Amino acid sequence: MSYPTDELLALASETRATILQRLEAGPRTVGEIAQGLPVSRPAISQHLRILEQAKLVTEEYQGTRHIYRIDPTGLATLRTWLDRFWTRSLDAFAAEVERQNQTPHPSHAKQRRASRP
Amino acid sequence: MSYPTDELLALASETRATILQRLEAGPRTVGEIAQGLPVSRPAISQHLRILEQAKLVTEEYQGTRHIYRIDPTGLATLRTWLDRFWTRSLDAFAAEVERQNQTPHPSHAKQRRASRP
DNA sequence: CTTATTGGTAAGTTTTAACTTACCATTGGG
DNA sequence: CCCAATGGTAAGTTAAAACTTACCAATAAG
Repeated sequence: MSYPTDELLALASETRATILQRLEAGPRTVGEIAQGLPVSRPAISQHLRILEQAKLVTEEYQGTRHIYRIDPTGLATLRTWLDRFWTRSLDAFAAEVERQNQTPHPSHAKQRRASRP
Repeated sequence: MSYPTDELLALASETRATILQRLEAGPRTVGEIAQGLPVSRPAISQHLRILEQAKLVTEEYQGTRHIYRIDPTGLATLRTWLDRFWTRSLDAFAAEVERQNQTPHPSHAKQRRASRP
């Protein structure tokens, strides 16, 4: 699977996190979402576009209102990718522990750059 | 749980994705990681700092070499959060489907702004 | 038809992230 | 001690994201 750039980028924003949080309570119009947030409504529209492209929300038109709701699709993509990444990482981690056990460990410290006058 | 901003931001970068991909094959020094990548070594150092702060990699000092490896901690944080978010979203989604079934649906279209002359 | 409501888009600005060059600290080896 | 190797940090630049104001299109309601 390719790297889920769109989904990760969409989620890596406090403002969009807040938007999603509001949508967890149910479908909302743009005005309702923007209500009380510290950014302008056009900004919200732009964030919604990004969330929509990442398939994290869907848009429905009811007359002049645009209703947004959470779309599980993007989350599913992310979950699948994260699970695979998780598995591969744990494998790599375990393999390294294995390698470590076959050689005497050199005992590490972690400090540096304490330049004294 | 608080929103995993650090982890998401750290992962939402092609360059850092490449770095992690290299580390999946096992521990690497900074030089090895930077080898062949289209950005300078200092840039890699900066990316590694971000990955480290997100607990996605660990750093170990062996003399003048700095060895980096994947750290499952950040991934675990992300997994936990994503699972909860997933559950809540599915719940919200299901609740909405339920609500939808109790009222006659108004049949939606999705197109707009096709202004003709 | 006229007017109000709702919200998308354009264009420009500001803020933040990514990257570069220059430099220096630490370690290892002669 | 001297020099090479390794890589972190500072300061500045470039590129990208986030946000603003201004404007307009579509629908609803009178």
